[in-house]
Amino acid sequence: MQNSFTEENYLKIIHALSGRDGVEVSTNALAESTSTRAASVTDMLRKLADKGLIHYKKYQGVTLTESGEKVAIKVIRKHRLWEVFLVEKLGFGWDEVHDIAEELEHVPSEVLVEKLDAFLGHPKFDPHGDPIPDAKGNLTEPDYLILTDVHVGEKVLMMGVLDHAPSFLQHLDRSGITLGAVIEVKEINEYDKSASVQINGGPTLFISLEVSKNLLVQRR
Amino acid sequence: MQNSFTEENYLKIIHALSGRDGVEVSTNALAESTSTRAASVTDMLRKLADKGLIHYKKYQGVTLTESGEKVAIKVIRKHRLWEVFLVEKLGFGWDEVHDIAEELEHVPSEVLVEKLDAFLGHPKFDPHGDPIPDAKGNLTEPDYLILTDVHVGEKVLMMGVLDHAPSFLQHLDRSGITLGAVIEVKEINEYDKSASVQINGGPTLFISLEVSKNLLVQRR
DNA sequence: ATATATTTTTAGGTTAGTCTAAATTTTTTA
DNA sequence: TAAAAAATTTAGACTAACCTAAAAATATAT
Ligand SMILES: [Mn+2]
Ligand SMILES: [Mn+2]
Ligand SMILES: [Mn+2]
Ligand SMILES: [Mn+2]
Repeated sequence: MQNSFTEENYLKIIHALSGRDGVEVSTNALAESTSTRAASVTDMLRKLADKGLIHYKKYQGVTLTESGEKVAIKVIRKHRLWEVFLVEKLGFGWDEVHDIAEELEHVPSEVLVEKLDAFLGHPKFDPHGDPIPDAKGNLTEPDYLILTDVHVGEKVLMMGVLDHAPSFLQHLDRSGITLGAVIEVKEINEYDKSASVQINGGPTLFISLEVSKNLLVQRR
Repeated sequence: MQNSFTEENYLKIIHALSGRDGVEVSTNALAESTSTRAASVTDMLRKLADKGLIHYKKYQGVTLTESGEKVAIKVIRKHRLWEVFLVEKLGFGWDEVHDIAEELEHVPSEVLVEKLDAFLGHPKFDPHGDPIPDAKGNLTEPDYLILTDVHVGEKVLMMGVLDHAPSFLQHLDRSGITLGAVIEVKEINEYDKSASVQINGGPTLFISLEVSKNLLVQRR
Protein backbone atom coordinates (compact mmCIF):
# COMPACT_ATOMS: atom_id res chain seq x y z
CA MET A 1 0.00 0.00 0.00
CA GLN A 2 0.90 3.67 -0.42
CA ASN A 3 2.32 5.82 2.38
CA SER A 4 0.51 9.03 3.25
CA PHE A 5 1.96 12.54 3.16
CA THR A 6 2.12 12.44 6.96
CA GLU A 7 3.80 9.04 7.13
CA GLU A 8 6.44 10.16 4.63
CA ASN A 9 7.19 13.19 6.76
CA TYR A 10 7.64 11.10 9.89
CA LEU A 11 10.04 8.78 8.08
CA LYS A 12 12.05 11.68 6.69
CA ILE A 13 12.32 13.29 10.12
CA ILE A 14 13.28 10.02 11.82
CA HIS A 15 16.00 9.64 9.19
CA ALA A 16 17.31 13.15 9.89
CA LEU A 17 17.25 12.84 13.69
CA SER A 18 18.68 9.34 13.62
CA GLY A 19 21.87 10.53 11.97
CA ARG A 20 24.33 8.41 10.03
CA ASP A 21 24.87 5.97 12.90
CA GLY A 22 21.14 5.27 13.18
CA VAL A 23 20.68 6.21 16.83
CA GLU A 24 17.24 5.86 18.48
CA VAL A 25 14.91 8.84 18.09
CA SER A 26 12.72 9.86 21.04
CA THR A 27 9.01 10.50 21.00
CA ASN A 28 9.49 14.05 22.27
CA ALA A 29 12.07 14.86 19.60
CA LEU A 30 9.56 13.77 16.96
CA ALA A 31 6.76 15.78 18.57
CA GLU A 32 9.02 18.83 18.41
CA SER A 33 10.02 18.27 14.78
CA THR A 34 6.52 17.49 13.55
CA SER A 35 4.90 20.28 15.59
CA THR A 36 2.52 17.79 17.18
CA ARG A 37 2.05 16.38 20.68
CA ALA A 38 3.84 13.35 22.07
CA ALA A 39 0.55 11.43 22.25
CA SER A 40 0.00 11.93 18.52
CA VAL A 41 3.51 10.72 17.82
CA THR A 42 2.90 7.55 19.80
CA ASP A 43 -0.19 6.84 17.67
CA MET A 44 1.78 7.28 14.47
CA LEU A 45 4.71 5.18 15.70
CA ARG A 46 2.39 2.27 16.35
CA LYS A 47 1.10 2.61 12.81
CA LEU A 48 4.54 2.86 11.21
CA ALA A 49 5.69 -0.15 13.23
CA ASP A 50 2.66 -2.15 12.06
CA LYS A 51 3.64 -1.33 8.48
CA GLY A 52 7.17 -2.54 9.13
CA LEU A 53 8.73 0.86 8.50
CA ILE A 54 10.29 1.40 11.94
CA HIS A 55 11.70 -0.60 14.84
CA TYR A 56 9.65 0.39 17.88
CA LYS A 57 9.60 -0.88 21.42
CA LYS A 58 7.55 1.09 23.91
CA TYR A 59 9.60 3.72 25.80
CA GLN A 60 12.75 2.83 23.83
CA GLY A 61 12.67 5.25 20.90
CA VAL A 62 12.62 4.31 17.23
CA THR A 63 14.89 3.65 14.27
CA LEU A 64 14.06 3.03 10.61
CA THR A 65 13.87 -0.49 9.21
CA GLU A 66 15.49 -1.15 5.82
CA SER A 67 12.18 -0.58 4.16
CA GLY A 68 11.52 2.62 6.13
CA GLU A 69 14.99 3.87 5.21
CA LYS A 70 14.22 3.25 1.54
CA VAL A 71 11.05 5.31 1.69
CA ALA A 72 12.80 8.13 3.57
CA ILE A 73 15.61 8.30 1.04
CA LYS A 74 13.18 8.42 -1.87
CA VAL A 75 11.45 11.39 -0.29
CA ILE A 76 14.78 13.11 0.32
CA ARG A 77 15.78 12.47 -3.30
CA LYS A 78 12.58 14.09 -4.53
CA HIS A 79 12.90 17.03 -2.14
CA ARG A 80 16.42 17.84 -3.25
CA LEU A 81 15.80 17.36 -6.97
CA TRP A 82 12.81 19.70 -6.83
CA GLU A 83 14.95 22.25 -5.00
CA VAL A 84 17.49 22.09 -7.82
CA PHE A 85 14.69 22.59 -10.33
CA LEU A 86 13.29 25.58 -8.47
CA VAL A 87 16.66 27.30 -8.24
CA GLU A 88 18.26 26.31 -11.56
CA LYS A 89 15.24 26.42 -13.84
CA LEU A 90 12.69 28.71 -12.23
CA GLY A 91 15.12 31.23 -10.75
CA PHE A 92 14.16 31.00 -7.09
CA GLY A 93 16.71 31.94 -4.43
CA TRP A 94 18.15 29.15 -2.25
CA ASP A 95 16.33 30.75 0.68
CA GLU A 96 12.91 30.38 -0.97
CA VAL A 97 12.71 26.78 -2.08
CA HIS A 98 12.44 24.61 1.01
CA ASP A 99 8.74 25.05 1.75
CA ILE A 100 7.72 24.47 -1.86
CA ALA A 101 9.90 21.36 -2.10
CA GLU A 102 8.25 20.19 1.12
CA GLU A 103 5.02 19.88 -0.92
CA LEU A 104 6.49 18.64 -4.21
CA GLU A 105 8.39 15.82 -2.47
CA HIS A 106 5.09 14.03 -1.83
CA VAL A 107 3.90 13.96 -5.44
CA PRO A 108 3.95 10.28 -6.35
CA SER A 109 5.37 8.85 -9.61
CA GLU A 110 8.68 7.09 -9.99
CA VAL A 111 8.95 8.07 -13.62
CA LEU A 112 8.42 11.74 -12.80
CA VAL A 113 11.42 11.73 -10.47
CA GLU A 114 13.62 9.98 -12.98
CA LYS A 115 12.66 12.29 -15.85
CA LEU A 116 13.17 15.31 -13.61
CA ASP A 117 16.60 13.98 -12.62
CA ALA A 118 17.56 13.56 -16.28
CA PHE A 119 16.21 17.01 -17.19
CA LEU A 120 18.39 18.55 -14.46
CA GLY A 121 21.47 16.64 -15.69
CA HIS A 122 21.66 14.19 -12.77
CA PRO A 123 22.80 16.72 -10.17
CA LYS A 124 24.78 15.37 -7.21
CA PHE A 125 24.02 18.19 -4.76
CA ASP A 126 21.06 20.41 -3.99
CA PRO A 127 21.23 24.24 -3.71
CA HIS A 128 22.27 23.97 -0.06
CA GLY A 129 25.10 21.57 -0.75
CA ASP A 130 23.20 18.51 0.47
CA PRO A 131 23.89 15.30 -1.47
CA ILE A 132 21.13 13.89 -3.68
CA PRO A 133 20.52 10.14 -3.29
CA ASP A 134 20.81 8.26 -6.60
CA ALA A 135 17.98 6.34 -8.25
CA LYS A 136 19.01 3.15 -6.43
CA GLY A 137 18.75 4.81 -3.04
CA ASN A 138 22.46 5.29 -2.34
CA LEU A 139 23.07 8.38 -0.25
CA THR A 140 26.67 9.21 0.62
CA GLU A 141 27.18 12.10 3.03
CA PRO A 142 30.48 13.78 2.13
CA ASP A 143 32.53 14.43 5.28
CA TYR A 144 32.87 18.15 5.36
CA LEU A 145 34.41 20.24 8.12
CA ILE A 146 32.59 22.89 10.05
CA LEU A 147 34.23 26.29 9.68
CA THR A 148 34.91 26.38 13.43
CA ASP A 149 37.37 23.50 12.89
CA VAL A 150 39.47 25.51 10.45
CA HIS A 151 42.66 27.18 11.71
CA VAL A 152 43.90 30.70 11.05
CA GLY A 153 45.69 30.90 7.71
CA GLU A 154 43.82 28.04 6.07
CA LYS A 155 41.89 28.44 2.82
CA VAL A 156 38.77 26.31 2.42
CA LEU A 157 35.88 25.90 -0.01
CA MET A 158 32.33 26.65 1.06
CA MET A 159 30.36 23.41 0.47
CA GLY A 160 27.09 23.64 2.37
CA VAL A 161 25.06 24.84 5.32
CA LEU A 162 23.76 23.19 8.47
CA ASP A 163 21.05 25.77 9.11
CA HIS A 164 18.57 26.03 6.22
CA ALA A 165 16.56 28.94 7.63
CA PRO A 166 15.80 31.64 5.04
CA SER A 167 17.14 34.33 7.38
CA PHE A 168 20.51 32.57 7.62
CA LEU A 169 20.73 32.00 3.86
CA GLN A 170 19.84 35.62 3.17
CA HIS A 171 22.55 36.69 5.60
CA LEU A 172 25.07 34.63 3.64
CA ASP A 173 23.84 36.19 0.38
CA ARG A 174 24.45 39.66 1.78
CA SER A 175 27.94 38.58 2.87
CA GLY A 176 28.79 37.12 -0.53
CA ILE A 177 29.24 33.65 0.94
CA THR A 178 27.89 31.27 -1.71
CA LEU A 179 28.47 27.61 -2.51
CA GLY A 180 31.95 27.20 -3.96
CA ALA A 181 33.32 30.41 -2.48
CA VAL A 182 36.92 30.34 -1.19
CA ILE A 183 37.06 31.27 2.47
CA GLU A 184 40.42 32.19 4.04
CA VAL A 185 40.42 32.44 7.83
CA LYS A 186 42.51 35.52 8.67
CA GLU A 187 41.90 35.81 12.41
CA ILE A 188 39.92 34.21 15.21
CA ASN A 189 39.01 36.27 18.24
CA GLU A 190 39.80 34.47 21.47
CA TYR A 191 37.00 36.14 23.40
CA ASP A 192 33.85 35.23 21.37
CA LYS A 193 35.30 32.98 18.65
CA SER A 194 34.15 35.41 15.98
CA ALA A 195 36.39 35.42 12.91
CA SER A 196 37.70 37.57 10.11
CA VAL A 197 37.46 35.78 6.81
CA GLN A 198 38.37 36.75 3.28
CA ILE A 199 35.92 35.70 0.57
CA ASN A 200 37.26 34.76 -2.89
CA GLY A 201 40.41 36.75 -2.27
CA GLY A 202 38.26 39.87 -2.13
CA PRO A 203 36.58 41.59 0.78
CA THR A 204 37.33 40.60 4.37
CA LEU A 205 34.45 40.40 6.80
CA PHE A 206 33.67 39.46 10.37
CA ILE A 207 31.46 36.48 11.05
CA SER A 208 30.06 35.39 14.40
CA LEU A 209 30.51 31.95 15.93
CA GLU A 210 26.81 31.38 15.18
CA VAL A 211 27.56 31.71 11.46
CA SER A 212 30.81 29.67 11.56
CA LYS A 213 29.02 26.80 13.28
CA ASN A 214 26.60 26.49 10.36
CA LEU A 215 29.05 26.57 7.45
CA LEU A 216 30.27 23.31 5.92
CA VAL A 217 33.63 23.59 4.20
CA GLN A 218 36.35 21.46 2.65
CA ARG A 219 40.15 21.80 2.44
CA ARG A 220 41.34 22.19 -1.14
CA MET B 1 -8.58 30.08 4.82
CA GLN B 2 -7.02 27.46 2.52
CA ASN B 3 -9.04 25.00 0.48
CA SER B 4 -8.19 21.32 0.78
CA PHE B 5 -7.12 19.00 -2.00
CA THR B 6 -10.61 17.50 -1.95
CA GLU B 7 -12.43 20.83 -2.01
CA GLU B 8 -10.33 21.99 -4.97
CA ASN B 9 -11.25 18.85 -6.87
CA TYR B 10 -14.96 19.34 -6.26
CA LEU B 11 -14.75 22.94 -7.50
CA LYS B 12 -12.82 21.93 -10.60
CA ILE B 13 -15.34 19.20 -11.41
CA ILE B 14 -18.33 21.50 -10.83
CA HIS B 15 -16.70 23.95 -13.23
CA ALA B 16 -16.27 21.27 -15.87
CA LEU B 17 -19.79 19.83 -15.54
CA SER B 18 -21.39 23.25 -15.34
CA GLY B 19 -20.15 24.17 -18.81
CA ARG B 20 -19.74 27.67 -20.18
CA ASP B 21 -23.37 28.61 -19.52
CA GLY B 22 -23.08 27.71 -15.84
CA VAL B 23 -25.88 25.15 -15.68
CA GLU B 24 -26.73 23.45 -12.35
CA VAL B 25 -24.76 20.31 -11.55
CA SER B 26 -26.54 17.38 -9.90
CA THR B 27 -25.45 15.46 -6.84
CA ASN B 28 -25.34 12.20 -8.76
CA ALA B 29 -23.18 13.68 -11.52
CA LEU B 30 -20.69 14.79 -8.87
CA ALA B 31 -20.77 11.40 -7.16
CA GLU B 32 -19.97 9.81 -10.52
CA SER B 33 -17.10 12.22 -11.30
CA THR B 34 -15.55 12.09 -7.84
CA SER B 35 -15.97 8.32 -7.52
CA THR B 36 -17.84 8.76 -4.25
CA ARG B 37 -21.43 8.21 -3.10
CA ALA B 38 -24.21 10.76 -3.36
CA ALA B 39 -24.39 11.02 0.43
CA SER B 40 -20.74 12.05 0.59
CA VAL B 41 -21.32 14.66 -2.09
CA THR B 42 -24.20 16.17 -0.13
CA ASP B 43 -21.91 16.57 2.90
CA MET B 44 -19.27 18.31 0.84
CA LEU B 45 -21.79 20.57 -0.89
CA ARG B 46 -22.97 21.83 2.49
CA LYS B 47 -19.38 22.64 3.38
CA LEU B 48 -18.59 24.40 0.10
CA ALA B 49 -21.82 26.40 0.43
CA ASP B 50 -20.87 27.45 3.98
CA LYS B 51 -17.55 28.69 2.61
CA GLY B 52 -19.34 30.70 -0.05
CA LEU B 53 -17.83 28.76 -2.92
CA ILE B 54 -21.05 27.40 -4.43
CA HIS B 55 -24.73 28.29 -4.74
CA TYR B 56 -26.63 25.39 -3.22
CA LYS B 57 -30.29 24.86 -2.46
CA LYS B 58 -31.33 21.40 -1.38
CA TYR B 59 -32.46 19.16 -4.25
CA GLN B 60 -31.73 21.93 -6.80
CA GLY B 61 -28.18 21.19 -7.89
CA VAL B 62 -25.21 23.55 -7.58
CA THR B 63 -23.30 26.24 -9.47
CA LEU B 64 -20.07 28.03 -8.58
CA THR B 65 -20.08 31.46 -6.95
CA GLU B 66 -17.66 34.09 -8.28
CA SER B 67 -15.21 33.12 -5.58
CA GLY B 68 -15.64 29.40 -6.28
CA GLU B 69 -15.08 30.06 -9.97
CA LYS B 70 -11.84 31.88 -9.16
CA VAL B 71 -10.52 28.94 -7.17
CA ALA B 72 -11.52 26.46 -9.90
CA ILE B 73 -9.80 28.48 -12.60
CA LYS B 74 -6.60 28.74 -10.57
CA VAL B 75 -6.53 24.97 -10.21
CA ILE B 76 -7.16 24.52 -13.95
CA ARG B 77 -4.35 26.98 -14.71
CA LYS B 78 -1.94 25.00 -12.58
CA HIS B 79 -3.06 21.67 -14.03
CA ARG B 80 -2.53 22.79 -17.62
CA LEU B 81 0.77 24.57 -16.99
CA TRP B 82 2.17 21.48 -15.30
CA GLU B 83 1.00 19.37 -18.25
CA VAL B 84 2.94 21.66 -20.59
CA PHE B 85 5.99 21.30 -18.37
CA LEU B 86 5.74 17.52 -18.32
CA VAL B 87 5.44 17.26 -22.11
CA GLU B 88 7.71 20.10 -23.25
CA LYS B 89 10.47 19.87 -20.67
CA LEU B 90 10.43 16.34 -19.28
CA GLY B 91 9.51 14.55 -22.49
CA PHE B 92 6.33 12.79 -21.39
CA GLY B 93 3.71 11.83 -23.98
CA TRP B 94 0.39 13.70 -23.97
CA ASP B 95 -1.25 10.46 -22.90
CA GLU B 96 0.87 10.20 -19.74
CA VAL B 97 0.58 13.56 -18.04
CA HIS B 98 -2.96 13.92 -16.75
CA ASP B 99 -2.65 11.87 -13.57
CA ILE B 100 0.61 13.51 -12.55
CA ALA B 101 -0.82 16.99 -13.19
CA GLU B 102 -3.78 15.95 -11.06
CA GLU B 103 -1.36 15.89 -8.11
CA LEU B 104 0.82 18.86 -9.04
CA GLU B 105 -2.21 21.13 -9.46
CA HIS B 106 -2.74 21.11 -5.68
CA VAL B 107 0.76 22.27 -4.73
CA PRO B 108 0.17 25.71 -3.22
CA SER B 109 2.29 28.81 -4.03
CA GLU B 110 1.22 31.64 -6.29
CA VAL B 111 4.82 32.52 -7.09
CA LEU B 112 5.56 28.95 -8.16
CA VAL B 113 2.79 29.07 -10.78
CA GLU B 114 3.91 32.41 -12.12
CA LYS B 115 7.57 31.39 -12.34
CA LEU B 116 6.58 28.14 -14.02
CA ASP B 117 4.44 30.07 -16.50
CA ALA B 118 7.37 32.36 -17.34
CA PHE B 119 9.77 29.40 -17.63
CA LEU B 120 7.41 27.79 -20.16
CA GLY B 121 7.12 31.02 -22.16
CA HIS B 122 3.53 31.83 -21.16
CA PRO B 123 1.89 29.06 -23.18
CA LYS B 124 -1.73 29.63 -24.24
CA PHE B 125 -2.72 25.98 -24.66
CA ASP B 126 -1.94 22.73 -22.92
CA PRO B 127 -0.79 19.53 -24.70
CA HIS B 128 -4.42 18.55 -25.38
CA GLY B 129 -5.31 21.89 -26.94
CA ASP B 130 -7.14 23.16 -23.86
CA PRO B 131 -6.74 26.89 -23.19
CA ILE B 132 -4.66 27.97 -20.17
CA PRO B 133 -6.27 30.68 -18.00
CA ASP B 134 -4.06 33.75 -17.60
CA ALA B 135 -2.67 34.99 -14.28
CA LYS B 136 -5.72 37.20 -13.75
CA GLY B 137 -8.11 34.28 -14.10
CA ASN B 138 -9.37 34.94 -17.62
CA LEU B 139 -10.25 31.75 -19.41
CA THR B 140 -11.52 32.02 -22.99
CA GLU B 141 -12.71 28.81 -24.57
CA PRO B 142 -12.00 29.04 -28.30
CA ASP B 143 -15.06 27.90 -30.29
CA TYR B 144 -13.82 24.94 -32.17
CA LEU B 145 -15.90 22.60 -34.32
CA ILE B 146 -16.27 18.93 -33.74
CA LEU B 147 -15.05 16.88 -36.69
CA THR B 148 -18.55 15.45 -37.16
CA ASP B 149 -19.68 18.98 -38.18
CA VAL B 150 -17.19 19.13 -41.05
CA HIS B 151 -18.42 18.39 -44.59
CA VAL B 152 -16.82 16.25 -47.23
CA GLY B 153 -14.14 18.19 -49.08
CA GLU B 154 -13.29 20.56 -46.25
CA LYS B 155 -9.78 20.89 -44.84
CA VAL B 156 -9.51 21.66 -41.13
CA LEU B 157 -6.82 21.98 -38.48
CA MET B 158 -6.70 19.59 -35.55
CA MET B 159 -6.93 21.78 -32.42
CA GLY B 160 -7.83 19.57 -29.47
CA VAL B 161 -9.58 16.56 -28.01
CA LEU B 162 -12.75 16.07 -25.99
CA ASP B 163 -11.76 12.69 -24.62
CA HIS B 164 -8.50 12.78 -22.63
CA ALA B 165 -8.25 9.04 -22.00
CA PRO B 166 -4.74 7.66 -22.59
CA SER B 167 -6.14 4.93 -24.85
CA PHE B 168 -7.79 7.51 -27.12
CA LEU B 169 -4.65 9.70 -27.25
CA GLN B 170 -2.50 6.67 -28.04
CA HIS B 171 -4.90 5.75 -30.82
CA LEU B 172 -4.45 9.22 -32.30
CA ASP B 173 -0.68 8.89 -32.03
CA ARG B 174 -0.78 5.65 -33.99
CA SER B 175 -2.95 7.36 -36.62
CA GLY B 176 -0.62 10.33 -36.93
CA ILE B 177 -3.33 12.74 -35.78
CA THR B 178 -1.50 15.32 -33.66
CA LEU B 179 -2.28 18.91 -32.65
CA GLY B 180 -1.92 21.16 -35.69
CA ALA B 181 -2.36 18.37 -38.23
CA VAL B 182 -4.34 19.21 -41.36
CA ILE B 183 -7.34 16.92 -41.75
CA GLU B 184 -9.18 16.72 -45.05
CA VAL B 185 -12.50 14.90 -44.99
CA LYS B 186 -12.60 12.76 -48.15
CA GLU B 187 -15.72 10.72 -47.54
CA ILE B 188 -18.39 10.10 -44.92
CA ASN B 189 -20.16 6.76 -44.84
CA GLU B 190 -23.91 7.15 -44.59
CA TYR B 191 -24.41 3.91 -42.70
CA ASP B 192 -22.22 4.36 -39.57
CA LYS B 193 -20.91 7.92 -40.06
CA SER B 194 -17.36 6.64 -40.21
CA ALA B 195 -15.09 8.76 -42.38
CA SER B 196 -12.05 8.68 -44.64
CA VAL B 197 -9.69 11.49 -43.82
CA GLN B 198 -6.34 12.54 -45.23
CA ILE B 199 -3.73 13.67 -42.68
CA ASN B 200 -1.27 16.42 -43.65
CA GLY B 201 -1.80 15.68 -47.34
CA GLY B 202 -0.28 12.25 -46.74
CA PRO B 203 -1.90 8.97 -45.77
CA THR B 204 -5.67 8.51 -45.87
CA LEU B 205 -7.29 6.58 -43.07
CA PHE B 206 -10.68 5.51 -41.79
CA ILE B 207 -11.91 6.86 -38.49
CA SER B 208 -15.01 5.81 -36.60
CA LEU B 209 -17.76 8.17 -35.46
CA GLU B 210 -16.46 7.60 -31.91
CA VAL B 211 -13.16 9.20 -32.92
CA SER B 212 -14.74 12.02 -34.96
CA LYS B 213 -16.94 13.00 -32.03
CA ASN B 214 -13.89 13.61 -29.88
CA LEU B 215 -11.79 15.70 -32.25
CA LEU B 216 -11.87 19.50 -32.02
CA VAL B 217 -10.96 21.25 -35.26
CA GLN B 218 -10.95 24.67 -36.88
CA ARG B 219 -11.47 25.90 -40.45
CA ARG B 220 -8.38 27.55 -41.86
C1' DA C 1 17.29 3.58 47.86
C1' DT C 2 13.65 6.35 47.82
C1' DA C 3 11.38 10.46 46.30
C1' DT C 4 10.85 13.59 42.57
C1' DA C 5 10.92 14.89 37.87
C1' DT C 6 10.64 13.76 33.13
C1' DT C 7 9.17 11.06 29.36
C1' DT C 8 6.00 8.19 27.20
C1' DT C 9 1.78 5.82 26.73
C1' DT C 10 -3.25 5.19 27.35
C1' DA C 11 -7.99 6.82 27.47
C1' DG C 12 -11.32 9.30 25.52
C1' DG C 13 -12.56 13.15 22.05
C1' DT C 14 -12.61 16.02 17.59
C1' DT C 15 -12.65 16.98 12.48
C1' DA C 16 -12.47 15.85 7.45
C1' DG C 17 -13.94 12.85 4.30
C1' DT C 18 -15.85 8.80 3.42
C1' DC C 19 -19.53 4.86 3.80
C1' DT C 20 -24.48 2.16 4.08
C1' DA C 21 -29.21 2.20 5.07
C1' DA C 22 -33.30 4.67 5.68
C1' DA C 23 -36.18 8.73 4.98
C1' DT C 24 -37.66 12.42 2.10
C1' DT C 25 -38.34 15.06 -2.07
C1' DT C 26 -38.76 15.41 -6.94
C1' DT C 27 -39.73 13.44 -11.40
C1' DT C 28 -41.87 10.23 -14.40
C1' DT C 29 -45.36 7.13 -15.76
C1' DA C 30 -49.75 5.14 -16.08
C1' DT D 1 -53.31 12.96 -10.60
C1' DA D 2 -52.08 9.12 -7.96
C1' DA D 3 -48.64 5.56 -7.86
C1' DA D 4 -44.02 4.18 -8.88
C1' DA D 5 -39.33 5.30 -9.78
C1' DA D 6 -35.37 8.06 -9.30
C1' DA D 7 -32.68 11.46 -7.02
C1' DT D 8 -31.28 13.52 -2.90
C1' DT D 9 -30.73 14.16 1.92
C1' DT D 10 -30.41 12.54 6.77
C1' DA D 11 -28.88 9.36 10.36
C1' DG D 12 -25.46 6.87 12.19
C1' DA D 13 -20.67 4.86 11.60
C1' DC D 14 -15.79 4.39 10.24
C1' DT D 15 -10.63 5.81 9.62
C1' DA D 16 -6.63 9.00 9.72
C1' DA D 17 -4.51 12.37 12.15
C1' DC D 18 -4.75 15.18 15.51
C1' DC D 19 -5.91 16.87 20.62
C1' DT D 20 -6.03 17.09 26.30
C1' DA D 21 -5.81 14.91 30.63
C1' DA D 22 -4.48 11.13 33.33
C1' DA D 23 -1.75 6.99 34.18
C1' DA D 24 2.45 4.43 33.85
C1' DA D 25 7.31 3.85 33.04
C1' DT D 26 11.93 5.59 33.15
C1' DA D 27 15.50 8.73 34.63
C1' DT D 28 17.49 11.90 38.08
C1' DA D 29 18.56 13.70 42.53
C1' DT D 30 18.82 13.66 47.22
MN1 LIG E 1 14.93 21.68 1.90
MN1 LIG F 1 18.09 21.52 0.52
MN1 LIG G 1 -5.43 16.85 -17.68
MN1 LIG H 1 -4.94 18.76 -20.56
